Amino acid sequence: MARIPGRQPTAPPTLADVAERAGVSRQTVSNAVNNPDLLRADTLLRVQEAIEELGYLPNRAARNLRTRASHLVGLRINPVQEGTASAIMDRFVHSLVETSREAGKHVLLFAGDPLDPLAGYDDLLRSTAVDAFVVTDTYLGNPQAAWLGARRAPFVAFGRPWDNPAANHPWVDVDGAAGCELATSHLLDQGHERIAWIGWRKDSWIGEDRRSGWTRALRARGLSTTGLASRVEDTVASGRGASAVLLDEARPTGFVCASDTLAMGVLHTLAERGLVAGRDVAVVGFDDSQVAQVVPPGLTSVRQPLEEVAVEVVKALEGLLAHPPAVGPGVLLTPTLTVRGSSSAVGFGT
Amino acid sequence: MARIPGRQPTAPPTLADVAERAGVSRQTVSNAVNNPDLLRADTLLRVQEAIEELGYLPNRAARNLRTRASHLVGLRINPVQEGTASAIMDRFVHSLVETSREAGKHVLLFAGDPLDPLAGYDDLLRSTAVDAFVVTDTYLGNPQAAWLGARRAPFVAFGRPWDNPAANHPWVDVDGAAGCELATSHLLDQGHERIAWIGWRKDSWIGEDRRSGWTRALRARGLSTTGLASRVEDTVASGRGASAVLLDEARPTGFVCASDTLAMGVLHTLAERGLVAGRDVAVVGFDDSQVAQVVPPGLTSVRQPLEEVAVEVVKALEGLLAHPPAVGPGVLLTPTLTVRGSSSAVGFGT
DNA sequence: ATGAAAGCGCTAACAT
DNA sequence: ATGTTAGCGCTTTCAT
Repeated sequence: MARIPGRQPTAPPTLADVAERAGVSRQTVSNAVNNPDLLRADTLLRVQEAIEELGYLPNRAARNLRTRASHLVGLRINPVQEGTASAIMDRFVHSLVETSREAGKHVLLFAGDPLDPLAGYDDLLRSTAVDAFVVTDTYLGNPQAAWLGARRAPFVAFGRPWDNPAANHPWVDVDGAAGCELATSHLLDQGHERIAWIGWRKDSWIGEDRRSGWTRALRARGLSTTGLASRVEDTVASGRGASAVLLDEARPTGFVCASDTLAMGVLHTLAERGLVAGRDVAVVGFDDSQVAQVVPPGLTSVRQPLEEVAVEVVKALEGLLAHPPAVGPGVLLTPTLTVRGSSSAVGFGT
Repeated sequence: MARIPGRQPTAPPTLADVAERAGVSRQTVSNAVNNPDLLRADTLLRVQEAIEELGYLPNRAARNLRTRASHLVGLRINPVQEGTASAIMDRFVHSLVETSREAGKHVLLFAGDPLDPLAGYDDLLRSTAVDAFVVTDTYLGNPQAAWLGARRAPFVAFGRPWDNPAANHPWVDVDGAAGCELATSHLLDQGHERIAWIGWRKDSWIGEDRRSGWTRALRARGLSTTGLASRVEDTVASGRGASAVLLDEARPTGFVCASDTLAMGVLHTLAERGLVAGRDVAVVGFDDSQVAQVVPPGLTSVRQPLEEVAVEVVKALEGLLAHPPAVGPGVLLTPTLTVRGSSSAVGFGT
C-alpha cells in the first residue's frame, strides 16, 4: 500500500489522497464511489486506478457520521444453555452474518442480562451504534417488541408476535405446528398408532403451537390423543421422567418431542430399559441439533430452515431501513424432517 | 425523553443540546463525560442532570471519527460443522461478548469464505471499522497471524502460534496436553490399564499436543502405548471405525479421544456391539460439548475454560490498544475434566 | 460532468 | 475550571 509522506505510517488513505493522486476534487472521488454514473468514463477510470493503487476504502466513522447510518445490525445473545441440546442460535447467527454481508451490513453482538430482556438495547440505540436490531428471544412474551416499537427503533423479529397479533413490526418465523405434523405423520407412515407427545408447559406459545401439529396429524387419521401427552420443562431429566411415565401408563410405540433436549431424555429412558431407539420405540426431536446428528443411532428431528430465515430477516431489514420504510407482512417458513435411526431401522448406521 | 423543537422527532440529543440546557459550553459537557475530574463539583452535577433529563449518549460515529477508534472488535465466524459435536465457539463467543462489554467494547461478527482464511479482514481494517481482531481458527497453521502482523493490525489469537514460536503477537490458549493427561489419569485411577487414543492426523499441531498428554500419563505409570493409538479425521464415522479396529486388535478397556465427535464414534461402536459405555468400556471426549452433556449415559469430557480465555483475550486486547501498546507473554490455561457416566458407573443417571 | 462550501457530532489543543 | 478554535473524513447542496 503506497503511503503519503507526512502521515502516520499506519493511517489509511483518505478521499483527499485519492483526489490528489487522480487530479480531481474530493467530491469527484466520492461520486466515483457512490454514484459512478455521474462521472465521465475516463475520469471514473482514472479515479478507480488511484483508489486501487492506494488501497482506499471509505472511513466508516466519517461516512456513518455524515449519513447517519452505521450499517450495523444489533443482535443480543444469551448464554448457552448448558445441559440442553438447544443449538439453533449458532446456525442462525452464522446465516445472519453471511446474509448481512451480502447486504453490506455487519452484525454487532451484545450481551444481555438474562433477567432483563431490555438490557443493552437502549444504549446502542441512543448512541446510534446500530441501525436496527434482530430480536430472537420472542418466546418470553417479548417485551422488547413493544418497547422497541415505542422508541421507534427499527427491528425485525425472528418469532411471531404471539401475544399481539396486531403488532405491525416485521417478523419471520418457522411453522412449528407443520414441523410436528410432519414428524407425527412420518411415524404414522411407519405404522405407529400410539404416538406420544412430550412438550413444554402450557404457557409457552411455541410449545402449544408445536403440540397442535401432533394433535392435527393424529386427528387426521382418526386417532385419539388421550393420555398420550405430557407437558414438562425443557430438560433432559424432564424428558426422561415423562417418557418413563408415558411408557408405563400409555404404552406408546413412538414419541414426538418439542425439542431435541426432551428427545434425548426419551433416549435415556430407553437405554435404561434396554430398549433400542428406532427398533423398539421411535423418537423424533425438534431442531436438528448437533446432538441429534451424532448420537447413536441418530435422532430424527425437525429442522428449521435457518438460512432462509436469515435471508428473510435481512430482506425485512432492508425494507425497514429504506426511504421510505417498507414493512411487509410476517413470513412463515416451513421446516423439514431429517430422518435418522431413531425412527427407522433403515437409518441404522448413522 | 424530552425533545428539542425543530429537530427530527427521532434524532437523539447532542452535546450542544446538553450544553445549552446546562448553560455551559460543549467542551464542558464533553469533559463531564470523559474527564469528570476536570469539572467543579457543582458544574458537573448540573451537566449530569441535563444529560439525564435529555437522555444524552455520545454519538458513536462522531466520537469514533474524532478519536480514531471504534471500540469494536472483529471476530470471524465460520459455518457450524454439521455432523460433529464441535461446540466451543458458541460458548466462547458469548463469553467474549460479555467480557468485552465490561471493557466498553462490542464484538463485530463477520463471515469468511472457509477457503480463504484472509477474507473479510482486509476490508474491515482499511475502513477502520474495528480496532482489533480476535483470531480463533489458528489450527490451520493460521496465515492470518502473519498477515495481520505484516499490516500492523492489532489482534489477539485464541490458539498458540504453533508454526512460529517466535511470533510476538499476544495469544491465549488452553493446554490440551494437560487436559488429555487429566483424562487418561482419570481412567488409570479407575483401574484401566489398556487405554487407547483416537486423535487427528499428524499434521494437526493441536492433535499432536493433545496426544502427548495421553502418552505422558501412560508413560508415567510405566505403561506402553504401542498399538493403542489411531489417527483419523474428525468425524463420527472415523471415530467409529477406529474404535472398532482398536477393540478387535488391541482390546483396550478405555478410550481417550481428541474430540467429542470422535468419542461419539466410539459410543456408536459400543452400541452396535451391545457394550455399555461406563460399564464395559470407558470413554472420554474433549470439549464438553452439549452432546457430551446430554447423550446417555453422559460423556466424560475435557472442558476448556472459555470464560477465562475470554477474560485473558480482552485483557490482551486492552494492552494492545493502550498508549503505548503493551504486549504480554502468551497465556496458557488449564482445562478441567467433567466426569459423567461414560467413564464411571457412579455417574449413571445423567 | 465537476468543484466549492458547509456541516454531521465530537474531542484535542490551546487559550483564558 | 471553563471556553474557543479547529478539524477528524465524509456526503449533501448548490454552483459552475
